[in-house]
Amino acid sequence: MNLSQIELLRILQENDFSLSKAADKMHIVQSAVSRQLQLFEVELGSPVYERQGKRLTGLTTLGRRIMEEVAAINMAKINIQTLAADYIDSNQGVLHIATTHTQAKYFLPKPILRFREKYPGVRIYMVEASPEQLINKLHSRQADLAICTEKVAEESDLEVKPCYEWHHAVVMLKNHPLSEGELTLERLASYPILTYSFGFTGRSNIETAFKNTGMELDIILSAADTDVIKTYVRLGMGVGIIAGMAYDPVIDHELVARDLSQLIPSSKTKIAYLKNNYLPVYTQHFIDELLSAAQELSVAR
Amino acid sequence: MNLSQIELLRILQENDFSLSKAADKMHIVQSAVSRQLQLFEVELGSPVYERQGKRLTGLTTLGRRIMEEVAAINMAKINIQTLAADYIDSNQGVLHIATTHTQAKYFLPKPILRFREKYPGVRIYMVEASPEQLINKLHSRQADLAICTEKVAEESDLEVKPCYEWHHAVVMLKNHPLSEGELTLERLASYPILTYSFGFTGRSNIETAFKNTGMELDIILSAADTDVIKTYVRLGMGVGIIAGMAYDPVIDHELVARDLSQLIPSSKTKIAYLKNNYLPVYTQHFIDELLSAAQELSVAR
DNA sequence: GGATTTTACGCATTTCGTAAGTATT
DNA sequence: AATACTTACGAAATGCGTAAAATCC
Repeated sequence: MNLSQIELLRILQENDFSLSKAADKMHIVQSAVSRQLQLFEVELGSPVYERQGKRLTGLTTLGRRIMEEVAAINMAKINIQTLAADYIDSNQGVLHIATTHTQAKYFLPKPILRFREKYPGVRIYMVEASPEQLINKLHSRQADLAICTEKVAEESDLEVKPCYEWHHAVVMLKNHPLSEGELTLERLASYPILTYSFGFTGRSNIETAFKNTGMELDIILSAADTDVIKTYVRLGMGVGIIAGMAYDPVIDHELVARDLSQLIPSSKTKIAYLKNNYLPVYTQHFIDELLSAAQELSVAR
Repeated sequence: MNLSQIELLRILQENDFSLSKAADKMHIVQSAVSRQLQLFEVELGSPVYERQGKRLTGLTTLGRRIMEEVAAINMAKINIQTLAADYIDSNQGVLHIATTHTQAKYFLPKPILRFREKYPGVRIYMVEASPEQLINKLHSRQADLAICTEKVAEESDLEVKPCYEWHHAVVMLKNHPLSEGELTLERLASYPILTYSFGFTGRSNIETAFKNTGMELDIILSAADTDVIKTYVRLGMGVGIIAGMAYDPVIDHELVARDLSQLIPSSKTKIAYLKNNYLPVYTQHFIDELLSAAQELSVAR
């Protein structure tokens, strides 16, 4: 058994069990990969992959269990490398942040600017995706940190830190009838609604708020992106339910916002990363920046 | 980086950082070991070991942190091998049990006999040691399971299962004055005591019982071994405080025992093994045998 | 028949062993 | 002086690449 065989198992996993694709990824010829897999299985004394004739079709029961250990080895291997790089120069490196549009635009700017001041040598990659994809990106190590509100439940292999709590707001044109008078779920439900797509930015909390009342929301437009929602609200299509921090009285001067904290349960944005994954000091510092920015938000309110 | 380099780090750890000893253990020449370590450190870009001249004297800060990852890799590697062996034939293998004399003699016989009936192909190694040493044996993988009462606190890398609860008893010669009348800590403390050594078989609970009273026990003999205690009690040296299950009315017909459950807090015997360590099915079965034997004990009482 | 995996064999690279050199106690 | 580690170089082992055969779809 050696580390390249372990690496091979990992790469096969990510490439439909294709030996030829794995060979490409590993920059060696396919026959070499075939040979190494045989050697590994012979050494273990039992097949790791199901086969139909010569082709690999999936993992055996044993194989599935072995993949957990492969993941552990891979994690530890990367940790050793990261640890050493961090020890040599903790000011340089790469930080992959996976997050949703709302966080990227309305929460991250301040902590990211502060972070860059302290760590100008760290290259930041920010990738936007759906909450579901964010988790995948953590697992496939395409991202170091995920910052989002939905989905990051108590997955056993994720470390989840609560970051900040926020409320939804309703936004509408200035002369809209909903801008005056008492705000109730009933009145809200009587207008066409524009809000986030399923699985995005606290949408689940909007659902729960209305599920209990028996009323149905007339959601005429769902988007992952707050700006899209605001754009169509400006066009008079209806009222928008967006994250409170996404309303800016200056930029959004055509619109008015009203807080929905009494009507819709609060949402919690979290920071998630892989358990057992060593984070370089700059990444730990970035998390601190996020938490202190979150602190400021809650004080300001 | 490769697995034999990782193995080397682990072996160095266990051999006072001596390259020559490590070479012996790995069945290669010392110069090869020297070069592999250099290659590894060059690849990382930073030294893993502190040196005085040419000699290794210890780990660097980086090295200490790396050893955690080395342990993880080693664990996963062994798990893969165990997993495969278990998958091929789950009836064969080796089981290393580390425990104290009292458990080995008075608790384990029944579960071990039952286990052997079901798994005659499993070779059992039983090693007796002090509770402190048991933990070491788990860490150094000289033992798969540790069964004992003291010490196995909440160490972060140990999985600890409560097994059974028991009480101490006082044993003495048949005509001894303490065999009649009310049993109190005061009366007990007025006689010379024979009991377990520090750190053995619930000794800590005996301490706590008397610590609160302010009285001092006159312990004239401490032994790790119940049989030693009973032997000297038979010779009339004093009264023995032993584990309740270690008194057998037939074998110990010269002695009488009186329960101390009202005077000394109960003790809990636990089963411990390394976290993240894959246990073959027969080992899992052995744990089940232990737990059901424990169950029977508590029902009998 | 095109794509994929296996097998065979020569070549390149890696790793080891021997032996000599250097440092440490 | 003895022990422990490093360096140099040739030898063995390991792993890769090419090419051809076998198998799958």
